Amino acid sequence: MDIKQLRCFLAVAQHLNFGRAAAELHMTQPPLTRQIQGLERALGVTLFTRTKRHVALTAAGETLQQGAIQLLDQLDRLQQRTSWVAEGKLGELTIGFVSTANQRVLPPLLQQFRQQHPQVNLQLLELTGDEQIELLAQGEIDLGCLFEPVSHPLQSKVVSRERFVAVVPAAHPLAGGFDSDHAIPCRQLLKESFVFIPRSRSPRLFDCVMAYARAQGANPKISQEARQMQTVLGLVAAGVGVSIVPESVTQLRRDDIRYLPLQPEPPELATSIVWDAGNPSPVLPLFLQTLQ
Amino acid sequence: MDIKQLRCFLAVAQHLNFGRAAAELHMTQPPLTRQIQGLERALGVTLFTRTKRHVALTAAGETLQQGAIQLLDQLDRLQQRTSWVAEGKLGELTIGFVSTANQRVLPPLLQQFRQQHPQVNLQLLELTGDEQIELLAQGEIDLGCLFEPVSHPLQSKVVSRERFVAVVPAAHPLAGGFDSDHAIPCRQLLKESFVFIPRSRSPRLFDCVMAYARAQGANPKISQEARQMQTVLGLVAAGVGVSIVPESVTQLRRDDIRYLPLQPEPPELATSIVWDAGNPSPVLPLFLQTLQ
DNA sequence: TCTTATTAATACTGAAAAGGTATTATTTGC
DNA sequence: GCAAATAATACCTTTTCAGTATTAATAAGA
Repeated sequence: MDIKQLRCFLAVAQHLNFGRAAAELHMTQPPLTRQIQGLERALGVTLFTRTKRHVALTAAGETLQQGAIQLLDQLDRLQQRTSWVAEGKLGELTIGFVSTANQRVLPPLLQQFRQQHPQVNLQLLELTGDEQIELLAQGEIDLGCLFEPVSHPLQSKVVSRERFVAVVPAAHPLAGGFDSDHAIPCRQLLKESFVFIPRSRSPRLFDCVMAYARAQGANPKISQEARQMQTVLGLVAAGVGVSIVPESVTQLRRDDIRYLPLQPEPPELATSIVWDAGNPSPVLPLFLQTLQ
Repeated sequence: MDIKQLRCFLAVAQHLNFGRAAAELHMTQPPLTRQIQGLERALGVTLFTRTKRHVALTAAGETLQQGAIQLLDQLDRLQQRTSWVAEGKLGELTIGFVSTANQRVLPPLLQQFRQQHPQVNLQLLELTGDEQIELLAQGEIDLGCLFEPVSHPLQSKVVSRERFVAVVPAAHPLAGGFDSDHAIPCRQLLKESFVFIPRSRSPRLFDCVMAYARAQGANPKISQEARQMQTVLGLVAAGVGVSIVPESVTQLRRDDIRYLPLQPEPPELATSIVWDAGNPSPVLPLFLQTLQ
C-alpha cells in the first residue's frame, strides 16, 4: 500500500468516475485504473463495483475512504510539524539563569521571544553560573544567563551592563536623609560589617565585589552569608550589616533599606547569554536572532 | 512523501546505522541512503546528522519518528478494518421484523449471529411485512422477518412453521378446567365475538386465519381490532371476545387467558427470513450462512 | 431496434525510478 | 600508521509507471 494509491483512490471515490478523477490527478485514465487495481490487489479487497458504465463504492471502499482521508490529513500535519521543528518554530528551549538575572535582564527577552515564537516551550531553571556552564557542556540546557567572564569555549553575548550600589538599613547614619542619594565612599561603607552571598554560590559576583573593595584598601568583614539576594536584603534591613549589590537588585524595593551610589565608580558587572556553538537545537538560532 | 520512505526512515532512526537498517529492510545500503535523501528533499528538512562514522537524529527527525510510528500504525489498522468490512466481520446489518417473530423465532438467530460476529452492529426495526418488503427493495434494510408467502422477487428461507391456537378468557366456558387442553372446535369458537389485528397491519396473518375460519363455515364477527398482539390478549382477557393467534404467541403467558388447540387442524403459518439477492452488503452472506 | 456517446479495461511502448555492485572517502580504534 | 567500519557516489540493470491507441460494453436517443 502506498500514499499515491490512496490519493488515486480518494479521487475516484469522490468523483465515482475514472476519467474525471484522472483529470484531477493530472494523469490519464489507464494508469489510474492500474493504481486502483494495484491497491485492491494489495488489500485483497474489492473497493469499487464497476460496470462499464457506473462506478460505486463497496462497503469496504467506504471504510477505506473515511480512513484514508484521516490518514492523509495526519500525514499533512506531520509534515508541517516536522518542518516547524526543523525551523525552530515549534520546540523546546531550556534556559538556565542566575536568580539576579530574573529581575531586569531576562523578562523582556523572554517576553519578546514568546511573542515571536509562541509554539516554543520555554523551560526555565534557576541555577548558579557554574551549574549552567556544566549543563551547557552536557547539552542539558540550551542557554545560560550569568555574569561574565566566561572561561569555557562557549559563545556568549553581553545583554546587560550595570554598576554596583550600596545597601544600608534605612535608619543607618550613612543613609542620610530620606531622599538623599549622594554617593557613599566605599571605604567608609566597608567599615561596617558586611553581608554577602557565599563565594561558592556566585564566585564571579563575589570576586568582582571583593576586587573592588580591596582596590579601595578595604577588607570587608563578612558577618553573615545568605544564598538568596532577597535574604541579603532582609539581613541588611535587620541591621546585621551593609552590602554591595548589582543595580538591578534595586528592583526589589523595601522601605527598611536604602540603595545608594558608591564612590569611587564601582566596576561594571556584565550579564551574558551563553550558549554552546555546537548545540544542534533549531530553536537556538531563533533566540539568538531576537538578541540580534 | 511516501510510505516506503517512511519505513526506510524508521529503520534508520531505530538502528542509527544505514547498513543494518538496510539489512532489516532486505535491501542494500546505497538505495536506502537514496531513499532517506529523497525524504529529506521532499520535506526540505535534515533528518539525520551524519558523519562518515555516526548517524544521529535531529530534532525534526525525532518529531518525524514519533509521527511516522503513529501513522504506520494507523495505516495497519485501516488496512485491517477494510479487510474486515469486506469480509463482513465488521459492519452493520439492518433487520426488519414483524413483532410476532420477536417471541420465538428471531432471538436465537440473533444470539447465534452475535456470538459468531460480535463486531457486526445489528439494527433491529419492528415493521409490518409490507413495510419490510418495501424497504428491502429500497435497500434500507438488509433482512426481513415476516410471514409467508412472499410475492416479490426476493430470496427467502422459512425459519419457523407453527400452528394457530385459540385464545379465550380463563373464565370462559370454552376454557374448560384449569388444566384442560382438549381441542376447541373452530365453529364453536367463532360463535363468540372475535378480536384481531386489522388486515391493513398484517394482511398475510389476517387472510390466513380468515381463510381457515371460512373453510369451517364460520364468518368471524370482529368486535374489536388492536394493532399489537399484546393488546389483543388484553382485550380477550377483558372479555371483549376470543381470538386465534400463532402458537408462538403463547410465550406471552397470562393467568387471565387460556391458549387451546383448535379443531380441525389449523393451517401452518410459515415465518421466513427474506432478503434481496442483489444486496451487496458483505455481512449478509455471513448471516445467511448461520441460517444454513 | 439500431446508433452513438460514454467509459472502464487492455495492449503496447518509451521513459523514469529504483535497486544492486563496485568503489570512494573518511573516521575510529588498535 | 594501518585496518575495519561506514556513508556517499558512480554506473548499470531491472522494474515500474505513465501515456497513446484500442477494445468492449453499456446506456440513452432516434
